[in-house]
Amino acid sequence: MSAVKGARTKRMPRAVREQQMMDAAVRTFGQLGYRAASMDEIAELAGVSKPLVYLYLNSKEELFTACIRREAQRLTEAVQAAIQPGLTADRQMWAGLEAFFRHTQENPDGWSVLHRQARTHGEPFAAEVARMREEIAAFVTVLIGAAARQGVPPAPGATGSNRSAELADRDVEGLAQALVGAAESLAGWANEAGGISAKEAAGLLMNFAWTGLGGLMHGERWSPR
Amino acid sequence: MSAVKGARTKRMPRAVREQQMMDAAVRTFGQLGYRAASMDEIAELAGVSKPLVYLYLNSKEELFTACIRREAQRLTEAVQAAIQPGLTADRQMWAGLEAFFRHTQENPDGWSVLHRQARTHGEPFAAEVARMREEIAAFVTVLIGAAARQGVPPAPGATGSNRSAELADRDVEGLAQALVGAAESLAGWANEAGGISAKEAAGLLMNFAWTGLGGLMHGERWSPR
Amino acid sequence: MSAVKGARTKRMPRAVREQQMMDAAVRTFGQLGYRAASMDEIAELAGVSKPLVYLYLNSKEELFTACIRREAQRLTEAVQAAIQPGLTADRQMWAGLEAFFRHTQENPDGWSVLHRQARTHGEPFAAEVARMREEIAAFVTVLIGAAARQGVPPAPGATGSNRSAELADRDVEGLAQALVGAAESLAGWANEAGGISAKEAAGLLMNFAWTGLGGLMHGERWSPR
Amino acid sequence: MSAVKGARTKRMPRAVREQQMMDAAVRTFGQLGYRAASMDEIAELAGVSKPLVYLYLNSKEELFTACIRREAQRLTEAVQAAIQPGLTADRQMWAGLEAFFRHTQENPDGWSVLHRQARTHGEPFAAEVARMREEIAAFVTVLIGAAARQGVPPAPGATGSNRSAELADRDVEGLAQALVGAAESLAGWANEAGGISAKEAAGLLMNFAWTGLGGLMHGERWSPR
DNA sequence: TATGAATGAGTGTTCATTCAT
DNA sequence: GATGAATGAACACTCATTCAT
Repeated sequence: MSAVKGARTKRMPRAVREQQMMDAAVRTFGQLGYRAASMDEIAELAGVSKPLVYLYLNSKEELFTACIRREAQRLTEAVQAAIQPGLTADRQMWAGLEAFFRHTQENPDGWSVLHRQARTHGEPFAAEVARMREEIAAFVTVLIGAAARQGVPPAPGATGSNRSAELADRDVEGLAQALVGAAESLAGWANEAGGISAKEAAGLLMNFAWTGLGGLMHGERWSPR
Repeated sequence: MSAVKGARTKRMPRAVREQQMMDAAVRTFGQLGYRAASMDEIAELAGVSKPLVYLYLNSKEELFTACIRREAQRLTEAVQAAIQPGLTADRQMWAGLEAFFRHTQENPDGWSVLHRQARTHGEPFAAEVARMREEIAAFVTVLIGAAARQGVPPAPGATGSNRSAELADRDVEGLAQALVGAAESLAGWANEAGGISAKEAAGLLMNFAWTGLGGLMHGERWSPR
Repeated sequence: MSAVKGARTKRMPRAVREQQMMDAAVRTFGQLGYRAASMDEIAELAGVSKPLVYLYLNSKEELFTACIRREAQRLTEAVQAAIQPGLTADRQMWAGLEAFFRHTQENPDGWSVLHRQARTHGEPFAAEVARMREEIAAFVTVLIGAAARQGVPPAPGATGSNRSAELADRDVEGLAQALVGAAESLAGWANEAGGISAKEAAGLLMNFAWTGLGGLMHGERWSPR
Repeated sequence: MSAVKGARTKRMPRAVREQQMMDAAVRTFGQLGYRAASMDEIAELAGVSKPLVYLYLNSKEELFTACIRREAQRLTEAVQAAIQPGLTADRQMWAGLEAFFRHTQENPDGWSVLHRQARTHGEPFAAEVARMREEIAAFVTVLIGAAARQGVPPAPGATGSNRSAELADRDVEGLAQALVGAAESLAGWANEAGGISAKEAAGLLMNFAWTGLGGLMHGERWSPR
């Protein structure tokens, strides 16, 4: 971020250089994709010679994996840091979404690495992201459950019973999947074309999904009769 | 699909050969990605010599673009064919979703090309997919509007007015984006890990989104406070 | 041999080009060694672009193996062609040795590939040469046996019995090994420093070894004491 | 030999460090070959940092040369130490061979460096080994001469005259070459495949060569006719 | 209509070697 | 006496693309 193009600064401790390299790598991978990104380019952007990149990070694959891991951790940390345990479920979810949209907006290349590149280039990488996704999905699942117990939007004249209706595990998984997908899609759109703020995106998604989730918890179902 | 490996059949009319090549290309691009797929591989899978591929399709980029266009058209056609004009808005949306999930399930490589590969490899290709996405989003927007007029899930004690509330264009776009994202994510999950049918996926998504959409139309809003 | 440096002749049938490449490879490997030889160099010497070398011969390793095989076959063929079945054992051996020395003299690079390079660079290659060596050693063993039956240099007052004495298999192997080693060493010396003809080398080796072999067959032994 | 892997012991006198490095180098060169051995590997095996290797031994080439020299000296010393001046020529030769086979068996990496690697990698190195070879060959030549004067295996009914026949210098050189080659070949075989002891190998070679040599000294000749 | 023959330009990776401390 | 940090130059290998037939 500081040096747009390799201003070959000399003699840095290893840890620092490694971060510089990964910054350059995330940027390059994020914008060009795994295959199109060349180690030459990354090295130059990092202001280092190529052998040094290999000395520290061993191979393109390992470098990519390291990027994925770092960005995944940063993202989950950002989301989790935003959630304050004392709040109601809906407030928690909103806070999490807002942090998610904010973080992806501020780190578009990291987000591209996670969302687009990693999932596009074979098992080993996809698995790395899948872990993060599951972590988040699990968390969302918990929120949904909590919401149900706290009494979610009652939807007064609802056809279902008032007690939290049973939702098959599979369905919950699917819902989390849908929610995360919606958020991801929205993130991409908000950052590129939409030009809306993280807060707006979070509100939009809450409006879109929260009521439906609540309804489901109370046993409402849509069915093509 | 017919010939697993290039059974060099001779002298075919151009149109047929072209389709064979694109079949091979979609399969290869879908499974390996744009950069990892090699023209050699595609030509061999198509049962043709490489120069012929170039003769008909000019370059790797054009070939990829052609694949995207073909698959995008097939997908939108499948979705639109499923929608019968006479039905209510919710039935129409359900039918569209069902067709979407079915088609992506039956054409995983084509779906991979559209969803993963095309969007991962630079503007020219992403634009091609964006067109399709907009087409669908526009269509969804119309449905939402129609739903509002037909009186969507009234949510009886709703806080909003009964008249269809104004939704900013930007918001509608965002909603469509979220819906499509949710559907895409669900499609990936359904095909790979989830193992659920197209009908189930469509139902799940309707449950998830339809109430919320309806609520929005009637002016309900979730807001953090 | 014709073109000292890549006179890029155009459009040759594959078989011809392959031989050209292998000629260049044998020369380069023979003079520089496996590791020091670069594919660029080989390609240039062959008057071809590097990708073509890979297209036809797949990898440096396979190219090297192909060279070894070709040169091994040529050498054994040369030796075997020289041996006329009707002759006595000693004449046969002499003829074989003479052919061996002649061939190695005329193909120093091929000989270097077989004798030096192949055995120096790891199992897969050494095994290839070992096959040839065993073929020749087996052949030599047969000759020794035949010699014994035909009555080899009687060594008139020999201390051993007149019947062909038993030689343990292990010993015969060892003898063949020694003979082949002597021949190889002599070949190197004759070609480089010695400047003696193939005929002379063959005579020298017969003088050196034949009597001893004969003695052994009749049970003579040297023992320290 | 003491430390299998660089147990970075600190602050050693230069001479000791140098020997450690050369031990590591001989091992690495012997097993991997000159080109395949990397300075990194050698430094690590020696338990030293790479710059130190350069400080003491200047370059890969010089390091290799130093290894060759050291191993060559050790080998010739071992051989010469085994020979007791008072003995008959044949006993001397046997003792020398035995020492040769024993030493190579006990120092396979050093032997590999001398026999395989040095001769395979260009003039500068080969010359170093050639010197050792010549030293030994010269010594063998002397032995052969001595044997002639002492009256070697008379081969009682020999066709040649009883006086030591004239052998052209060139021939003697060639014979020594053959003998050394046979010994070398036998050494490789004995160590790897044959699994025979140094004593056995020496005996085998004496049986193989000594009679022939003796015959030659008395003017016996094999000639093709 | 269709292909065997051929290549320029680039990729990831490694290695011997040197500073600065 | 000893090392962590760094690189220029090369190497094996691949790919999209074209030419001549």
